[in-house]
Amino acid sequence: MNKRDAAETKARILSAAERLFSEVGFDKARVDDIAKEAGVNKALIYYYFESKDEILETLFSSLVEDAKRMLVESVEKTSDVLNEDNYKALFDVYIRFIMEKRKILKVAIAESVKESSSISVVMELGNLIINAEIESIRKACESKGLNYPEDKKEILVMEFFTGLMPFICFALFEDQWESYYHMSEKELCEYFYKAFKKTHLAAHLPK
Amino acid sequence: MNKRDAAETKARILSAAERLFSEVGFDKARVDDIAKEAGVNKALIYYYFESKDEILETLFSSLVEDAKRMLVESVEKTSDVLNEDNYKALFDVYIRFIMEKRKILKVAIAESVKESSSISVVMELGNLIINAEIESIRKACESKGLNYPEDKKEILVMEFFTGLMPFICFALFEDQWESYYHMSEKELCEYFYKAFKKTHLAAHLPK
Amino acid sequence: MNKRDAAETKARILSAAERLFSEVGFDKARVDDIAKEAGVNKALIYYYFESKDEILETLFSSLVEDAKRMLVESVEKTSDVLNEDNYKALFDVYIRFIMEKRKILKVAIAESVKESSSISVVMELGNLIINAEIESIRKACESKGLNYPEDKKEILVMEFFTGLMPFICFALFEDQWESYYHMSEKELCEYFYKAFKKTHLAAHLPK
Amino acid sequence: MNKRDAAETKARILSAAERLFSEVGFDKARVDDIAKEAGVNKALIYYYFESKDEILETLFSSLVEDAKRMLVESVEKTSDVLNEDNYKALFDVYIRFIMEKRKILKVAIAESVKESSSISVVMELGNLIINAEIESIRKACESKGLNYPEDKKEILVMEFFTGLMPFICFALFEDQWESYYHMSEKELCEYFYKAFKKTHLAAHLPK
DNA sequence: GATGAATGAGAATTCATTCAT
DNA sequence: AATGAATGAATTCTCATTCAT
Repeated sequence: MNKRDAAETKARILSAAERLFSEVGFDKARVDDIAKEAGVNKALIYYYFESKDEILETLFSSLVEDAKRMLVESVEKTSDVLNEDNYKALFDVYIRFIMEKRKILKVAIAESVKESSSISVVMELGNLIINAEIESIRKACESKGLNYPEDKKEILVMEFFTGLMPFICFALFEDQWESYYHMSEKELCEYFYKAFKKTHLAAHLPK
Repeated sequence: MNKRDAAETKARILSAAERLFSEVGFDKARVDDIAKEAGVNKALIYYYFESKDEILETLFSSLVEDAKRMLVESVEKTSDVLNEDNYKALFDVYIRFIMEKRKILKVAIAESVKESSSISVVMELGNLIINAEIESIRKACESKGLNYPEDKKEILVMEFFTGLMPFICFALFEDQWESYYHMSEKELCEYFYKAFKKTHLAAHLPK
Repeated sequence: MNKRDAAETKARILSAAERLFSEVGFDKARVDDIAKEAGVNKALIYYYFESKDEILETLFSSLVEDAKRMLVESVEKTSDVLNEDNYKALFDVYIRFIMEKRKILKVAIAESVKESSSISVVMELGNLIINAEIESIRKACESKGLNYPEDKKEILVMEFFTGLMPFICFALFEDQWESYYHMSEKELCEYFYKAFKKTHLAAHLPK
Repeated sequence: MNKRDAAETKARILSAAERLFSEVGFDKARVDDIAKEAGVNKALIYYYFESKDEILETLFSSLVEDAKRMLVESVEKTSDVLNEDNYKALFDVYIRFIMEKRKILKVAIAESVKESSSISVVMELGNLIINAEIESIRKACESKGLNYPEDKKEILVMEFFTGLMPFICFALFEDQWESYYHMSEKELCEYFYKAFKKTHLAAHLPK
């Protein structure tokens, strides 16, 4: 087999692992089942990865890398985030990213919440995103001649807990909401945008 | 030993379990370690509980019961939530509750996020809290002669994702924030209130 | 079950392990088989021992402890080792000890020979025995007015390689000798005593 | 690649295997590591050898062949072994051989000691060597008009346990002695010769 | 000859749970 | 109520060996 196949096999393993981890949790997911789902021999998993932990680390690394890429791209595209149309476009980019990554995000949250995990992925990822966000807003303010808010910590807290977290929680619970409140993804997403605009976005926009 | 001791033993087991579950996660927590932490014989745990799962269920039930009690009490005490001073008092009650329950909340989130968990505690708890909240606001609106918003679903979504979730995430990540951004709990909490007021609360208050 | 049974169970495990280790070697011996041989559940082995390694360490410790006990007793009993009758008695004690311990000695040799084993049991045991032996001889010399040999290192080397090692090798290969050269244990043992007397003992006895 | 390289590759594999077997024992040595140490692909090992066992058998065969060659040569060179100078020369030949082969000898001992090994290499090798030795002595006796000892078994036992075994044990434990008793190889070797002369050799020499 | 990928059959260790007292 | 001992079913990881190229 050539490198092409090897990479594909590795990807299949990662994808199966991601699915299982998000379904039953990292600890309950069995390597045996990952192998079955990926259609490979169990030992082959250990040929590509040191341990079950390393699979998770690889998935987390990809998540962070993809987030970085997404942020760079979205910063390039967006000019003035404080304009509502632009913000909606950005919102869509974020929602798409977060929904695409929902599986691994669930695992990331579940693992990050454990007190034993030193530097959690969620903190790393969060830091990345809120700083990019803050930067965008700062630029938008400057270009408009508005003076950008003062206290760095205040804005960090606001971005993280009332900006990022609702997003992430949307990805986390969207499917349960669908069945619990009988709403479609589209409907939910629209309501979520409304809510987000009224709360977080409103706090940013000049009154 | 008498019933007093029995109840206390059971409580010790629950408390040890809660601690361990939140530290390493439900699946990684070993019954052996719970016994050690609680200072009881492992078999005794099975005298009081059917299984490890039942311990978790008991903890989750307590959480829900305590939330109900807290909600009833806070509803009784608070008259007009749309007044900022009153809201601050309510905010404090919520923060206190959520911080007191942070350990089991971490476990609840981690478990609820798994796609295999049918009706997650978080949805149950969330439903409870946002409905109480909505009720409070409705009453406040009525007493002020303001007409209460229209769409039930819209308000549910807003309360859940931009009201409750930031709170819960605060409980989840407060400790990691402390060490990551070098802030004290008090400082963080103050910033969080500011952010919450500017976003979620602002959306409720009449302009 | 009471402590009596627990100790007996542990002993059964150790005995089964000793048998298997000596038969197929430590590495090839399976914990499954130890359990089967001992008539206990495999998990019970891990209730009493941390790991397969710990079983071996326990066996080695017992070997060393038993050797110490044997040496103390034999020193007490024997007065003048340089008298042939006394020496024969001592020889018998040694032979009996070494034959009784042949199983674990085989394992000890096999493990000690590995370059990865830091301080091998064989060196530890050897040091113990040759020092006891040297002490006996020194005392016998003194009581006879003979002056005891000079160079400590010289005597250490002689005791270890031409005294102890033939003994240990006797325990190691006695059974293979029986079938290879068609000799009974008794016959072999007699020849061995003759050989030992002519070589090692002769070197000690005054000409 | 040509035959020269093939032979060299095979030799590299054998040498790496010998090193690893002696370091961690045959069972713990992994084919993967042999490949790494030899700088070849793992599958290539199976091109040259049927199995891991066959590698060991090849090493053991070489040991026996080399022993035979060494014995033939030393018999040719040595005339009268009962003369001390000649004996010292022979001793040096043996010591050199045994030290050169120490790695594989360690493996041989470890494997031979297992009760499951039918005809152990050590017995085979031992038989070879002690018979050559006995033959030398017999010739020396005859040439001197001394009558050679009667009982074949007696002399076999003596040669094996008090002649060969100390030698082999010297190869086995020399390095551990160096570090345990802080002696150099040269020093140890000299003491060993003294001890050997006083015990085994003395038994052969006419009084 | 040589290699990266793949596999089957283990093997040690774990762990929730139960039993006997 | 309480405990030490015991168990069955996993579960992660290993490793000699083979395959396809």
